[in-house]
Amino acid sequence: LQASAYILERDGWEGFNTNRVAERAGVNIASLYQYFRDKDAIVRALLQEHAEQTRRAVARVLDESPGKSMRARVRALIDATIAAHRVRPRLHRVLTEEAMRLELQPLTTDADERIDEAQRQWMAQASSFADPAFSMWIVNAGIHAIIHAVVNERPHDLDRLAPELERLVLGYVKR
Amino acid sequence: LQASAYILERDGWEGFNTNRVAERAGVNIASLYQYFRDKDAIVRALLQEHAEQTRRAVARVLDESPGKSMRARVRALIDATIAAHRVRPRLHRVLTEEAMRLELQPLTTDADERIDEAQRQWMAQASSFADPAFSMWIVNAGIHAIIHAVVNERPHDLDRLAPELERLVLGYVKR
Amino acid sequence: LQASAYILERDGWEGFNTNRVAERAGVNIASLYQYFRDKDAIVRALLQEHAEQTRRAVARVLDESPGKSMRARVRALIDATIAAHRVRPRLHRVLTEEAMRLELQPLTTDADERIDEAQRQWMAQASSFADPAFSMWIVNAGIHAIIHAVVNERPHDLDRLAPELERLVLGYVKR
Amino acid sequence: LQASAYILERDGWEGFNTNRVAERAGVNIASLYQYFRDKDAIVRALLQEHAEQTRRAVARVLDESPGKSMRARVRALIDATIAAHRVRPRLHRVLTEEAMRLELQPLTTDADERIDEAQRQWMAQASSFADPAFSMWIVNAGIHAIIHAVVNERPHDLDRLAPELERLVLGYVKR
DNA sequence: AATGAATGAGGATTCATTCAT
DNA sequence: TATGAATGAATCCTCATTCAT
Repeated sequence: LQASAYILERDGWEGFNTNRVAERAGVNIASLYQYFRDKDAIVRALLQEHAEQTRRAVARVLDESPGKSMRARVRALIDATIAAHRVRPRLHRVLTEEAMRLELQPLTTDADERIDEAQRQWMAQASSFADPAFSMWIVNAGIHAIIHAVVNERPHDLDRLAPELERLVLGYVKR
Repeated sequence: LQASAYILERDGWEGFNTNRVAERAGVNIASLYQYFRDKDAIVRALLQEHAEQTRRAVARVLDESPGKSMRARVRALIDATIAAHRVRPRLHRVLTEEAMRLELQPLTTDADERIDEAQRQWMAQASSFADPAFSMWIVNAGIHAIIHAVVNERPHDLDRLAPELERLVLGYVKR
Repeated sequence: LQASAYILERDGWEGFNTNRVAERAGVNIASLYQYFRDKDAIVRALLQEHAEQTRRAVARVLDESPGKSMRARVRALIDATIAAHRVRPRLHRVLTEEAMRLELQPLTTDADERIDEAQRQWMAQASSFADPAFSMWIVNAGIHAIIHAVVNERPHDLDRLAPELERLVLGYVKR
Repeated sequence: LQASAYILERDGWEGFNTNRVAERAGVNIASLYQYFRDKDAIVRALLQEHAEQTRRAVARVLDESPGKSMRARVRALIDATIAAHRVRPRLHRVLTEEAMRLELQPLTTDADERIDEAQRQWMAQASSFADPAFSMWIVNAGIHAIIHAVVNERPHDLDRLAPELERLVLGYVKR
């Protein structure tokens, strides 16, 4: 998986092939196929790992801010998400794209549920939405998507993105 | 180009290869290479065409609403964009991804400039932004990205997306 | 033919293709095929032209030196040949190689005959050879081949080649 | 490599393609590419092998004739070279041409050095040359080139070539 | 559990040549 | 005499995957 992440980051999806991964990992290609049914299985594993990390990061933010204002919690969430996209941006992007291609259902887990619940509470409490769950999804998707877009197309603007996202989210939530 | 769009839509980027395109177009593969230097040239042409269409659609909306309220104009823009993504959603998505891969500069043209100008005016007039151009970019990118996400992951929710996007944009623009 | 020579010189045999020639000549590929049966026909024409030029150059030298010493005549011939290889060395080489491939018989003509005759006289007069014609062929082939080798592998040594060739030829002819 | 040599000899460079080689070798084309990076790598390997053989043959002659007269040594060298060109003349020629195309440096090795040294001694001892190394190069290149020319254009004369080459070389070396 | 070696099935691109007009 | 447009047939190379050991 380390080798896979490395190759995926360095060469993108185009340059990602099983032989390269095996070579980088220092194992025989056949060994690789003993642990992963096929190429996509590798990506799925990577995706799972990645989702897990993101989930943990978000949960941490949520846990740390039970008493704070909504504004502070939103900001903390945004900062955490941006921070997560600073580490290996290309890997991040490629994985996101492939997640789409693999039509992976969102891999919902217990942790996810807790996060969802917390967020749903925000939404419900903050303002009247036709469908809080949908609105929440939009907020999450929007934050992620905008961060991705900035990372890919205007990386140098990543530093001043947080306040804008905060304004976007708060403006949406407030009546 | 028609054949290319067809293949790209039906089979995605993975299944998009020059032989298939030529076969679908009913011409010899070599003929295809007489009009397009290489595989990417086809995608670039498609992208240009697509960008042109989008541009025209947006310009039309802008031209039609000079006297209207900002709210109406925002809504018209959102509706137009969603409508544009209804026609061939998969093609749309694949092209967007490949645009990223090809690192295509935004293909700015005169038409683009006019749109940008109009939007910049909105932003400047509507509220105080640190950098109106950046905020505008965020709004555009956000709208597009959220629409894409909905198309891909919750297509059935596309019908109720417009009001939410409107609320998101207006909330951001309003102080 | 000019275009052909140009391409052959610039791109070598590998890069020499009929489409390129036609493009360089500014005519349609089909027109090219109206004057040359096929690709090889172009090379054959070029080869003929080239042989003709060489022949003329050698004949000129021979004509100019009827009264001179053999040594002077040998030297003049060598100088002329080296000079001929200075003009378009790469074209020269490629043509020679292809002549071999096309298994072209030496294109003997009247002019050739006269040259041969003159050279045969030298040989016969200069020394006793088992087969003067063969020896003459060896001398010619040797001069050409060595010049080619120098042009290709040690071009900067071309300037000091003449005396060595002279010594080689005279040493061979003298008993 | 055997298959490659076979194809190269039978079909010349024009007819030499990786599929044919793989087919002849009885392996899958992909296997071939596991051992050779690309087409040229095959030729390079062949060339190296060939150079090695030639080197060994020449070294053997040199080793065997330490006490003999220069004339005998020259003759032995010539005979060895001609013999080397009798075995697979076409392969020989094609390889030589491609060596030129690949702009391969002369693949100098220790063995080479020893041969060079021996020859340089001959030259230096035999006669006064402006540049013994250059003269030696000329002699070698000339012998090879003339043999090639005879092989290609007058193969039946190969049998009576040795005495003429001997005369050529000795005449050149002797003052 | 590991690996050396192999391979089927593509897939992008090129080029000599033709033909209707 | 010229040309626009087409094309059959290669040709180099890649990659996911398998299998005997």
